[in-house]
Amino acid sequence: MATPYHRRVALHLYDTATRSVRPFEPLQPGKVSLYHCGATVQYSPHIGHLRGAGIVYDVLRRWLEYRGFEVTQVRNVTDIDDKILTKAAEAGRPWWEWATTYERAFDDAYDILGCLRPAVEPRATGHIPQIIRLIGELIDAGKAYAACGDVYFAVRDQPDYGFLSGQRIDDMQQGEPDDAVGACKKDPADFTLWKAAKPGEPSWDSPWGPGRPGWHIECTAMARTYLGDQFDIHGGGLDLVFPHHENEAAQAHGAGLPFARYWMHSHWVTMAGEKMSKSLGNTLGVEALTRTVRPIALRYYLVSVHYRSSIEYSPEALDDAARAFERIEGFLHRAAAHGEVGLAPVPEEFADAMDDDLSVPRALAVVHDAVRSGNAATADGSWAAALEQAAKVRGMLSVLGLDPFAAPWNTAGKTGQDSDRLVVATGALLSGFLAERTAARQAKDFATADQIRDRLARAGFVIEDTPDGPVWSVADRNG
RNA sequence: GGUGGGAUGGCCGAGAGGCGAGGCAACGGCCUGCAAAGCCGUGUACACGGGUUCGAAUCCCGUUCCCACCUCCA
Repeated sequence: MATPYHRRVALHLYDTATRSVRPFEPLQPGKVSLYHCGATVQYSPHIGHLRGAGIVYDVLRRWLEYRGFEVTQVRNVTDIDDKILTKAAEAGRPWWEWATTYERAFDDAYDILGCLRPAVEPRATGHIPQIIRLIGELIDAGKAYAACGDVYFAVRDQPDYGFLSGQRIDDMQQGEPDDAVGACKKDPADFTLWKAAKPGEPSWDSPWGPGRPGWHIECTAMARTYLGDQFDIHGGGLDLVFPHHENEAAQAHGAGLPFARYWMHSHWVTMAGEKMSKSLGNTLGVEALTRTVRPIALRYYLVSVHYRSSIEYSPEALDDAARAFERIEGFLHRAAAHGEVGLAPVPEEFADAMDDDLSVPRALAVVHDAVRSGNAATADGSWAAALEQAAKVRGMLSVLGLDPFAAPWNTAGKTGQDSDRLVVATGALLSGFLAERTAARQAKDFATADQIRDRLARAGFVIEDTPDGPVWSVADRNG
C-alpha cells in the first residue's frame, strides 16, 4: 500500500468533549478502533445521511489507513424503534421487513458513493443479550432502576453527565409532560434503557419483563461488544451529541467503562438554510440526484467541504463541484493516454492538511496545484513530468475515495483507454465517423467536419481535437 | 431559558495578526480551421460599529442577522 509519511506534525482531530483540536494517540500503537452511528433504518437515505454517516467517516478511515493504522470500523444499524414500528404497521408490513428494506437502501447508497464497507455493521436486535447484561450492570451499580416494566437511567446519579454536550440538567427545556414521571420515572430527565412491550409489539424476554431496548443503550452495548470497554473514536452526526451520545457515554461511565477517547461529529447538509430532514420534507435522495450527476462527482461535492461545516446544498454548487472534478479527471485521462498512471505517495502539504483535523478543502487545493502543473507539462509534451503529477493526483484522490481509476468508479474506460468491451465496441463504431471527420478536416472541408461533430454531440459524445488526434468521451452533464 | 455553530469577492469555499488557498463563472492573451480542453494573466472580499496594534478578515468590546441541539434525526 502507500508509503508511510514521516510527518512533522502528527494527526490532530477535533474532540467534541474538549471542544478542541488535539493530537490523536491511539490506545494501541498502530491500531484504531472506530465506532460511529449509522442509520435508523426507517426510510431511504438522503445526501445528508451519506455525508454524515458515510463519507466523512470513510475519509477518516482511509486517511488513518494511509497513515499505516489498522482500522476497525464499526457502524451500527438501529433496526428497531418507534418510527419503524409505526411505519411498518401503517404499511401493513412486518417491522423486520421494513427495517431490512431500508437497511439495504442505505447499503446500496454507501456503495454507490464509494464508501468502504465497515468491518461490521451490527444491528441492535442482534445484541439483546449484551444489552440486557449492560442494563443489569447499571442496576447493580445503582445507576438505573426498574419501574413499571421499564428500566430508566438515573441521570442525576451520574456525576459527569453533560461533559460531552455541555448541557446541564436543570437548565434544559422541559419537554411535554410525561405520564411516566411520578408513576414510574423518578426524574423527567431520566431516559429509558428498556421499554416494556405494548401489546402487538415485538419484544424480548428480560429480567424486567418482555420489552425492547432503548435507543442509547444499543450503541453502548454494541461498541463494547466489538471494540471493548475502551476504544479510540466515537463518531456520528452533530445532532447526536445530545441526547444520544451524552447518554451513551453516561451508560458506559455508569457501568465503569472508560468508553470513547475522542468524539467526532459531522455537520449536516442544509437546503435553503435549514437542515435536511425527513420531517421538514426537504430531503434529497441519492437515486434522484445520481440521475443528473455522476456518483463520483456527488462524492467530490460532499467531500469538498470540511466535515465540521454544513453544506448548503444548491444545484449550482453541485454543478460547480462536478466541473471542478472533471478538470481533475480530464488531466488524469490525458496523462493516462500516454502511459500508465501509478499511485504515488501524497505530497507533504496534502498530508499536513489531512493531519490537521481532516482539512480536505486545503488538501484539495494541493490536488488542484498538482493538476495545474501536470497540465502545464502536458501542454509542452513533457509526458514523464505529467505522469509523475498524475500519480500524485491519484494518490491524493485515493485517500478521498475519489480515484477515478479505482473501484467502484473505474472511469479509465470512458476515453477508450482500457479493455472494457462496451467501450471498445463504442470506440470501434465511432472510429468510422472520426476518420471521416479527420479526412474532411484535412481537406479543409470544415462544414462537413463540424456536421459530424455536431451529430455525435447530439448522440451524447463529446469530440475533442488534441495533438494526438480526436478523443471521444461520453457527455455527463445535463444542459 | 440553557448549550453550541455561523455571516468571507458574481457563486462555492479555505484561512485565522503581516507574502491575495483552491474551484466555478467572467474578461484578456496564447494555442486551435473553428471549437473544446489546456496554459498565462486580470479580482484588493472578509455582517455592522467601535477599540488594541507599525499592521486585523484574523485579537478585544458592543450590535444585527442566521442555523442547530435541549423530542426522533447523519
